[in-house]
Amino acid sequence: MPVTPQPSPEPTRRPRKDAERNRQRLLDAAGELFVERGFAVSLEEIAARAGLGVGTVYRHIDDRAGLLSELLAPMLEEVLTVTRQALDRDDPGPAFFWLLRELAERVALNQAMRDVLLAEIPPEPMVTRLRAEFAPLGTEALRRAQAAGAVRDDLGPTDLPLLLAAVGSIEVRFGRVAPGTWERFLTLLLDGLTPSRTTTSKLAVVPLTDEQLGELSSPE
Amino acid sequence: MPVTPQPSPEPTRRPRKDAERNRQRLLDAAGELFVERGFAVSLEEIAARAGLGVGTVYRHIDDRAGLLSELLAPMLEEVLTVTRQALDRDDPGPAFFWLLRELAERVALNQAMRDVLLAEIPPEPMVTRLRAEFAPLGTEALRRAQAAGAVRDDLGPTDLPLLLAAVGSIEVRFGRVAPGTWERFLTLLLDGLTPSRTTTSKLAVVPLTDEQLGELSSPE
DNA sequence: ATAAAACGGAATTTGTTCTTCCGTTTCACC
DNA sequence: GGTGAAACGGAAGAACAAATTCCGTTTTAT
Repeated sequence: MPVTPQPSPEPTRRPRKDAERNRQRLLDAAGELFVERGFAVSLEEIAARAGLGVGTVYRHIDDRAGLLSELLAPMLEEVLTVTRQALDRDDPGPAFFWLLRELAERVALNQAMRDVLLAEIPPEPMVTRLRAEFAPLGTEALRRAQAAGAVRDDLGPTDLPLLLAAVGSIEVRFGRVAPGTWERFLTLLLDGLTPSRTTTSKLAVVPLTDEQLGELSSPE
Repeated sequence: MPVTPQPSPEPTRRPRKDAERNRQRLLDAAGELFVERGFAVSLEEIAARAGLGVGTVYRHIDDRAGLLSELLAPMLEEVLTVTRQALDRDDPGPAFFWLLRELAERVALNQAMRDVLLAEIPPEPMVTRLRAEFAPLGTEALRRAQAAGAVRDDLGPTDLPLLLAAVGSIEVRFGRVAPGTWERFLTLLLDGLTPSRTTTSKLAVVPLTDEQLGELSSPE
């Protein structure tokens, strides 16, 4: 009997070089577009950005949903990572505000993240898992900050998605015209509108100009 | 020459009774649906709510856009009215916060208003007019509140739409599950998250429960 | 009772995106 | 540099959704 060089139990041949390269381009393009424009981008647009035809896209994925869940996992994992980092710190007050900023920034700069937060997305097990894992961590971070007297006592753990959703929505509306506005808004939110706060934060971002406000009317 | 009973220059006959009634039903239904669900509701749904066929709807309006602009005017007028009321008061600080609440409430409870604020709407001259007329009034209300020391000095007039958009977005996301959450959020926004504020406001609305948060995953 | 006006809703049009299909091109190996 | 399998491109088809039109039927006013 002739010896087969590799009697590998799985007859999985390694993919052709071009196929591998194109698969990577596809994932890169989809990732970029999801961040920029959210999960609603069409496969045609993704294919175009990747420099491929739509047919080729379907050679690499099962369907739209497959692509989505493939890219979702790493994005959501990051949320848990920063949250754990906040819990590792031993200055609960500042750690909590740092966490809020980290999360707010991700939500503000990533349309896909907003889609998840705002549920503009078909139900995904990955998302459910994130919620389940995040909840106790976020709750604990808040609890410690309150114990340290850094955060008002009547803030609840379920307010966190509220705050993040608000910050995210600001960037949806105003980001195109004045990127970074989310940060101004976040500061207002943390500080409140009334003067002579005990916190030190100055508004780091300037208000929109009237011209910018006017630009908001036009569609594209 | 025979005398015509009414030689009215415009040969406009008065409409039939049923036509007049149906026109009113149509406008009512459209108004309700716009408030509940925004301008994106289909004409079919409007017709159904009015108890009419779609064909009949087209007998009363030119097209979708015509219906929209017909209903837009009174809604926007109201914004100017409350703003002027705020300016009529002689307690600039409270007046400003009162105005914010009035506007926030309208935005929070009216999806059509949010569509206008968030520009989810084809460009309408009516909207442009509103912006132009509101801007100086809002600016003045803010300026006086700042002069009275009630509002931080670095808040700008263009922050007002920002705050309203944020409040509105909260109700979009959380309103179905926990109506009224917008008010809790508004208080946070006015107050800030840190404790021992000089303002008196307590959070009047309870936080979402975990169950409510869970419900947000499901589509309908 | 009759004719004009109005009505209902099926059918048509328009627009968009997902997905499949198949003729053409590229790659890996000889 | 030839050959077959694998991969590719993009046109065509399927699915969906909402806007608008059309025309046979019903209602109103006289």
